[in-house]
Amino acid sequence: MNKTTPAIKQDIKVSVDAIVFGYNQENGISVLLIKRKIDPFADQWALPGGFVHNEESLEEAVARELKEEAGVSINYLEQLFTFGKPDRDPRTRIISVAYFGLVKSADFSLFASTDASEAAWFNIYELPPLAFDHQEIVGKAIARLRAKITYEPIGFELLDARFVFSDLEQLYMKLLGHNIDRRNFKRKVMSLGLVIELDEKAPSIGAGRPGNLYSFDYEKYKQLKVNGFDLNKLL
Amino acid sequence: MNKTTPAIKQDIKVSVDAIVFGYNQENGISVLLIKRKIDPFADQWALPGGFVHNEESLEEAVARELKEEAGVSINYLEQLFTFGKPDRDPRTRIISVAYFGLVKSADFSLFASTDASEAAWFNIYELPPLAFDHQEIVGKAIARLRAKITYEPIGFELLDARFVFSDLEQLYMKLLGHNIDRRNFKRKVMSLGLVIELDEKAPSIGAGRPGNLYSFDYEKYKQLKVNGFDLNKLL
DNA sequence: ACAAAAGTGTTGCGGCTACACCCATGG
DNA sequence: CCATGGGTGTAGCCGCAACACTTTTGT
Repeated sequence: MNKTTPAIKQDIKVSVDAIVFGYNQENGISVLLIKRKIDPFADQWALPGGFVHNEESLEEAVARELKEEAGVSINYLEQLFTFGKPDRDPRTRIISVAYFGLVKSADFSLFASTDASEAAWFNIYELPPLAFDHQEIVGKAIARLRAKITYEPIGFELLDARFVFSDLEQLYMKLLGHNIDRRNFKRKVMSLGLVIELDEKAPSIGAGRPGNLYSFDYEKYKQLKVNGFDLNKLL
Repeated sequence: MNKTTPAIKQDIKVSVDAIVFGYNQENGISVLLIKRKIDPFADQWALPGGFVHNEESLEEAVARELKEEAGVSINYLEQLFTFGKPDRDPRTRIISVAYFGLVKSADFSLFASTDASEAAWFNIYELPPLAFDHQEIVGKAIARLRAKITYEPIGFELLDARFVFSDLEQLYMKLLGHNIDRRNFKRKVMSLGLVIELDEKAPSIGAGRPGNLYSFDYEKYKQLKVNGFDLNKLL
């Protein structure tokens, strides 16, 4: 915002990019990418995104692009960072507002099985070369995810509405890259009061005792958020 | 970033805004504001900022505007958030990338005493009405400052190169809004190893024993940052 | 000598880590 | 009946919060 109008005409375009994470047991933590069809970087993988329309908000733009390009609908979205180096796009100056999104495991699994050929999920530890500065953007998003999961219950956004405790455990371990004690982890999570135990058992697959099903308590989460709460490090 | 060029022409401008905090004993924690000269919101207080030039990075734009509008040079700067609601500016669509900056106490005090009439510092607890959505932006910046001070040593960026321990203490108390134990606070801060005690005493003002001077160890900070370090909550 | 501010040390409680045992299911 | 994974309990250590005394200066 300025007090004077700029002397020279501004020639900058605004786009949004989405870094969407999904998770399931087989594929681990994954990012949604699309294959570019035109130059520059034709046939390379890139983040879904596109130019912001004149009348829509940034969040609307992200949601629209995700639907158009990948048919995905998101259940958690927050702004990540704005990338604005003058030469980040070889064509012209483009400033991109990057958003960080999460999809439920059910949606992710559904989509992962189809081969829409244009869009695909990649495990965060096995990413292909990316167009533009998208490598850097994804790196920042992963760092955010890793940090955020230790102080906000976003892990639940990646699971199904009803989940087995070991799923949550594994998600944390895969993301943080080290083992965590099963029992201490459960005690900590339960002590937050955000997870409720259901009166239902998971179907048993193979050996071992079937676990209970749990679900995330959104109501309680909202309450706690208002009063301001500190999650202890979940390690 | 999109695979297709947008059908309709994009008509959005990009600006940067700066939320710069300063601190000294008398005035407390303050924000730098400028008085607008033209409509809309003529004669109202607003954040320093302005349109991004075609060839400069976002950070360069912030630095330039701060120099032009207030003659201030910053010693810490990070991106805060991007505000992009379609109607946040009554004239036309403007997306603003907000930056969060800190100035040293010495620079702040120097500037606070002059009355440049255009730019002025306001205590964060006594802000005037602000133009546009700048109230919201400042709110977000204060929240960030308050949160960040508990896990990163940005408090030092607001003090002089050499400072008395009670200054740091008071800064924290003023920002967090509650008392903290002098002795525990000092022990925690010193245990981080980021503060070194100098062989110099502060001049004594009025009653009481004069304190030692301390300084922030940037070298050690960089080292720790590389290895990844967790600051305990400083309460 | 007294007030005011800075420096330093100690103790006790709570929370976290590390660990072991029991339970339910499939093969 | 054995392997595999889920559920629960406990002891000991460490860290942090709460707190008191001494030191140095001005008046």
